[in-house]
Amino acid sequence: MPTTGRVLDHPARTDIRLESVLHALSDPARLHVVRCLAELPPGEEVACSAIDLAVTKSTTTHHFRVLREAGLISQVYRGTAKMTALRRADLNALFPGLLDAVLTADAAQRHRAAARQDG
Amino acid sequence: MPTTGRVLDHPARTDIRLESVLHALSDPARLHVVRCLAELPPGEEVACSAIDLAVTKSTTTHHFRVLREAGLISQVYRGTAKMTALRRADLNALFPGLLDAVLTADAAQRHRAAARQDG
DNA sequence: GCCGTAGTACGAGAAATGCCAAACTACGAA
DNA sequence: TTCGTAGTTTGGCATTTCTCGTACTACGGC
Repeated sequence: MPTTGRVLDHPARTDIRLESVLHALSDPARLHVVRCLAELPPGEEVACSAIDLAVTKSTTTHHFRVLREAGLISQVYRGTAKMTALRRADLNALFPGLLDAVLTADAAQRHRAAARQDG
Repeated sequence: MPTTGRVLDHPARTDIRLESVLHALSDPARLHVVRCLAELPPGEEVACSAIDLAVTKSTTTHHFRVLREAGLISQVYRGTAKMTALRRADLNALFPGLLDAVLTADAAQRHRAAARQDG
C-alpha cells in the first residue's frame, strides 16, 4: 500500500524539545499510545484505529497530533488509514535513554497497580 | 536551624504518579528548579529564593507547589526560609533511571542550544 | 458513480495552567 | 516590640488543554 498525496508536518529532529516531549507523555491517553507503539517491532506502523483510546475519534485525532507535533511519532497516510510509528531513532539520538526510562517507569507503575489489585 | 511548626503535605512514595512527574517536569521553570537541585550534593537543601526564576514570588510559590505535590521535591520550613530538596531516593526507587535520563536530556539540549549560539 | 470506512475540521464548553498584584502571615534580629 | 525578609493566599485575567458533537474530506471497493 503506497502513501497518498496528503502530507503531515513533522518537526525535524533538531526541533524536538524536551519540554514538549515530557508534556506529550504526561497525558495518560498519549502515554498509552506510546506504550502500544513501543511494544511493536521497531519501525512497525499501526493505524490510529488499532489503538483503543476510550474517547471519540476527534479526541483521538487531537492526541495523535500532540504526539506528532512534539516529535514522538511519525505518521503517513496509506489508503484511508493513517499509519503511526514511534520516532525511536530520533528520540534516542537526542535524549539517550529517556524513552526507555519512561517506558520502564510506566511498566513499573502498572506492575505495582496490578499487585495492589490482586491483594 | 530547627524546623518550625508549619508543616507541608507531601505525597507518600507510593502515591507518586508518573504522569504527574512528567507534567511537573514539562514546564521550563520547574525543570530549571529540578536541574538546580540536582546539581547540589545529594540530600542538600536550598531556600526557594536561592533559585532565580524570573517570575514573581507568587508564581514561584505556585511552581514549587506543583513540584512538591507531584512528589519531585520535599520542603520544610526553617526559620523564615523554606528549604527544598530533590526526592532522589523516592524517584529512583519508583522510576529507576528516569530522573537521570531527564537531566541528561536537558543537559544535552542545552549543550546543543549553546553550540548553535556560538555558531 | 456511489457507498462505507478512516480520519479531519470546526466550534464550543469546562477545566487547568501560568502569570501577576496586593494584602497577608511567620519568623529572626535589632 | 518593631522591623525586615521569606514566602503564602486570594483573586483575577489570558491562554491552553481536554473533551465532545456535527459536518466534512479522502480513499478503496463495488
